[in-house]
Amino acid sequence: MPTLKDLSRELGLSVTQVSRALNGHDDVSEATKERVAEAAERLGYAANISARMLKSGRSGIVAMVVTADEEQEVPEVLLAGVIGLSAEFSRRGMQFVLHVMTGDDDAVATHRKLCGSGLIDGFVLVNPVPGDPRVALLTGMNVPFVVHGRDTAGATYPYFDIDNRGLAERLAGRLIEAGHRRLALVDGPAHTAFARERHEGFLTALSRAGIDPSAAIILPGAMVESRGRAAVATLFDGPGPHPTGIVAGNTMLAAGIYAGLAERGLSVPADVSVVAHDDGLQRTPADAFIPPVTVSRSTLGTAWRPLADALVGVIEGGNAGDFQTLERPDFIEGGSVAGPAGA
Amino acid sequence: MPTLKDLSRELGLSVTQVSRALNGHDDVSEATKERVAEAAERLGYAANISARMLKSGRSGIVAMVVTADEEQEVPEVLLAGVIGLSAEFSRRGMQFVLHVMTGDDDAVATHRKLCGSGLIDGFVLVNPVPGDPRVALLTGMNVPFVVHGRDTAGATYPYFDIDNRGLAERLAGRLIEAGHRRLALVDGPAHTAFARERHEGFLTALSRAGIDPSAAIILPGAMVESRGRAAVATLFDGPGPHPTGIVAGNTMLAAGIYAGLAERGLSVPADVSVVAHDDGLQRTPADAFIPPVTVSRSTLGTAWRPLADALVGVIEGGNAGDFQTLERPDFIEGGSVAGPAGA
DNA sequence: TTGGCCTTCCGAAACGTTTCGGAAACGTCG
DNA sequence: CGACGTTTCCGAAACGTTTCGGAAGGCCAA
Repeated sequence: MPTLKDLSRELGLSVTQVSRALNGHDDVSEATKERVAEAAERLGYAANISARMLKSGRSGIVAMVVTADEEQEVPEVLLAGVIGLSAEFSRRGMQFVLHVMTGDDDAVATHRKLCGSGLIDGFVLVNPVPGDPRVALLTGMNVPFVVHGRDTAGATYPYFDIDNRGLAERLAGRLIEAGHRRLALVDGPAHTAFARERHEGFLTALSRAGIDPSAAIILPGAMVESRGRAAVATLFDGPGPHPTGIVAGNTMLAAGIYAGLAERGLSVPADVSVVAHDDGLQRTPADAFIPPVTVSRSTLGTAWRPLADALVGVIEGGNAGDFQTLERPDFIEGGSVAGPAGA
Repeated sequence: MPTLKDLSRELGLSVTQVSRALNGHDDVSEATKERVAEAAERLGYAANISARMLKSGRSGIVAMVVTADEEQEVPEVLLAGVIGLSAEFSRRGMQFVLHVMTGDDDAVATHRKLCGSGLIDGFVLVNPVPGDPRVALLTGMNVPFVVHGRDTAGATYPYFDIDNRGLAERLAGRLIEAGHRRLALVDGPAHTAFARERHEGFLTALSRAGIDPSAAIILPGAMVESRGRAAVATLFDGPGPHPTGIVAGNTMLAAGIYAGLAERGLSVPADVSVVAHDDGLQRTPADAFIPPVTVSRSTLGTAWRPLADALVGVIEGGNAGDFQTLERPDFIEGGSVAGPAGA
């Protein structure tokens, strides 16, 4: 509760000099700096954040905005992010704030309002969509931000992303090199940037192998187990020809696909081969599958530190281009791929 | 980015009057209030929080502190709380901050540090333990706080809790009135206040029925499905006599117990009766059980509003005693209780 | 007219910090 | 001896808000 004024009275110095001593300016003698530091410690002085912020414009608070509905279906993912980011920022003496939007207001308005309060030094953006309006807003307002993912491959802002295009190409390629020609991609919502990237990588693998892309089936949607099961119904309950290889967007989808295939008496990999991307987080690890599913893996948990580094860097005036990380997933062979049944 | 000064220039009013209009003071005409509100909306005005705080001592920010490890095992519960509280506070124009503690520092030090910066108006405490040190700290520093739960039945601070003692007594009583004499309680961690309360209520029901409490088995621990299954192993795999009725602390535990019983060829309720408390949140609703499990239910989601009301009330100088809510759960009969097998 | 009471408004001070511009004190050099 | 540089310090202004005390103007009663 003591203020700079209390300290200056105690020390017989001016408020100015005490402030400069505490902030390590160079026109304060070493002796004075030590005296001030000692007194501050003794009296339990802590700078009043709001006063500092009012003058200097920095609060030491960064925020992430999510919608209540959207996030609740896969709570682990959001929570892992909140925990990871919170820990990273508090390690740097900063505060990480999660702001949950209430029903009726939109993301742009919410960000604008939070910026206006002057409280937030920067933002973490998640789930970017192509041409994301939040990116435009924050860029326009010149407010620092960092994105988990990218809204487009040519992003000029700081981000941490994985090579979605490459991993989809590689997963599809793995099936193709095993001899499969009829493939399906079961992945995330069509409007998200990462699903689009994967979609394109998937198609690239097909066209490189000379496979007609129109023969491939793309099923975008929520990335939960029940939809994996539903996808199997879509793929196999109609008239043939049915796909012989499936690329799943994460291991939850893969689990649903395994279950759906089992219900129909189809076995992996004898009847259908399955590969997936593994974000290393879900309750369903790739090697718990029977047989273990072949995956590309990049652990979600590695993202938080570079994201925090990037945001801090930009807040301190760094160059956006210096904080772009693109991670290439590991490829881990399981036992879920074999040649197509008819071969 | 516009300030009060900008607004006042735009409107031809004084800064004073604009401030008072926005804050709803009563010496501003209705017409002026409307004009000011319209202009604020139009220019995208948002009060600078640090300036407000510097003057008024209030930041409009409340915080909740959790540990990274402890909370990750049941992410839905924490996330539901964060989302619920966040929505409630932002509806009141306040910010809700989740602070995740990093490995090595303890809860008391963390709260103290957050208080010292002057940034936090008040705290939400969760998972209280008997004689909770956070309560002592915040009471001593005279910092407003509100507790989800209570650390003891005679709590004098603001809280929202459910009648844990009563619901345990009622659940056990339901089994006893069906004729059961050998009961088990499978509930939360022994150090938590709520589990202690339930434990005592459970014993009360027993002793009222003249049952020797030492014949009852209490299994405290994590409230997840796998432990429900493990509890069944503990209860039934040894030599008899085995319990004929089980009280489960939540529906996740009950699900594990159902599964464990099924594995052993024991059926509910023919061989073993099961009752549970239902917090209305889990992925496993009581009526999805076969047979539906008899529960006491109080939905977790109803807590956030009274908690937010209470914290705001206390911050604004209200009386702690006016913000104590004790909710009595509903009792919902299912099909999981019958007479004991031998009767 | 005077005095008083509303209603509605405003100027100025204050919150605690940072920072700009300058000013003492002191030594050095022409 | 005076001019000048360094080092170390300080006063005062500013950030944007809230609030205290007061002041216009209108109205009514005496």
